[in-house]
Amino acid sequence: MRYSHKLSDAVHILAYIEIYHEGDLSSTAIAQSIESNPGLVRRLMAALRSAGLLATQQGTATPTLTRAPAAISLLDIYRAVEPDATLLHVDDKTNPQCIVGGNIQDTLRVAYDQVQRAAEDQLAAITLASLIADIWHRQHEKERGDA
Amino acid sequence: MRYSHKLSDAVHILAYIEIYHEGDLSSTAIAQSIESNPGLVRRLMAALRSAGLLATQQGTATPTLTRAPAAISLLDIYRAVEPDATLLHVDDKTNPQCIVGGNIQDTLRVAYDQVQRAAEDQLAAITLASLIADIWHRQHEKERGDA
DNA sequence: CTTGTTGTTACTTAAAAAGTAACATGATTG
DNA sequence: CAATCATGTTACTTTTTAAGTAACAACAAG
Repeated sequence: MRYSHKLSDAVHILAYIEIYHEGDLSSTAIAQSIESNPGLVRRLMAALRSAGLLATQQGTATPTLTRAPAAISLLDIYRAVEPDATLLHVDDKTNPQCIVGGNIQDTLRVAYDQVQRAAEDQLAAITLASLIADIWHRQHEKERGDA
Repeated sequence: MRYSHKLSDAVHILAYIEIYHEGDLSSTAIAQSIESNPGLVRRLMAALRSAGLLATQQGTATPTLTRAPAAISLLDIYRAVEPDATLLHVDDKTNPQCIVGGNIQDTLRVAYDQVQRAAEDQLAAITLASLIADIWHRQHEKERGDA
């Protein structure tokens, strides 16, 4: 609610579809896992579909990934669901008559682009496959701990 | 939520104080350069002061940097003005009964931390001095172009 | 045909940032 | 000292974006 959880929820959806691919993949079932509502799930799935990451069929709860999880990066998902994919934002209303106000926008844009690139490089290095593997790893550790 | 310009405005303030250190450094003058209002400027200056980056004296418009611009990084400023300095946010309301919902929070936290570190390394590599130099550079190019 | 699901859109609510205003406190100057 | 101006601080309003909610058409399957 406060900050955007769209990336987190989108990863959740994709991981859910992979892990429960034999089970109920309805937006209602996924929404229960996210503790959210089916409308939000369907909206995120629409964004993932537009980005070419997900295939769906209207009327049936049969979503499938279009690529192997190892070929889907966090950056792919991030760009799919965040319309404004920039992490830092320049104040685009500064006084052009002032030495600072007249130049700082371009100055900061270059600086922020460098930060953005560093973050995106890291996002690109993390695959959905590695996230799913980590989820399984944590799950197995829990089950071992319970025994 | 609106996008935050606090980092951009805070850099603006510090650059302004350096570049116009002989001129009018009142919050009103700075606010005109940002095309904002004195209250916002004073609030950001309070955050910069709390972070030890800025020294001010109540009643007088005489703010000064506590360190050389080369010793102040974008990361320093970012942490000073952004109370929640995290760029990506985990959805902390997921169903613990589900394999995905019960583990994805920790999984994503690790992944997001890696992205955060990459971004912060880049923020730390950019100094206020280099930003000010770039502002001057652009200003001089403009003046050359006008002649 | 009936039921259930997706796809889509409109609307409402919530949260964070920016804008605004007011005022106490401190400094400066005539 | 009094007037003026600046900062420091706080409360409140407005704006913006995401999440929550609801409704319904289109499609699939029994």
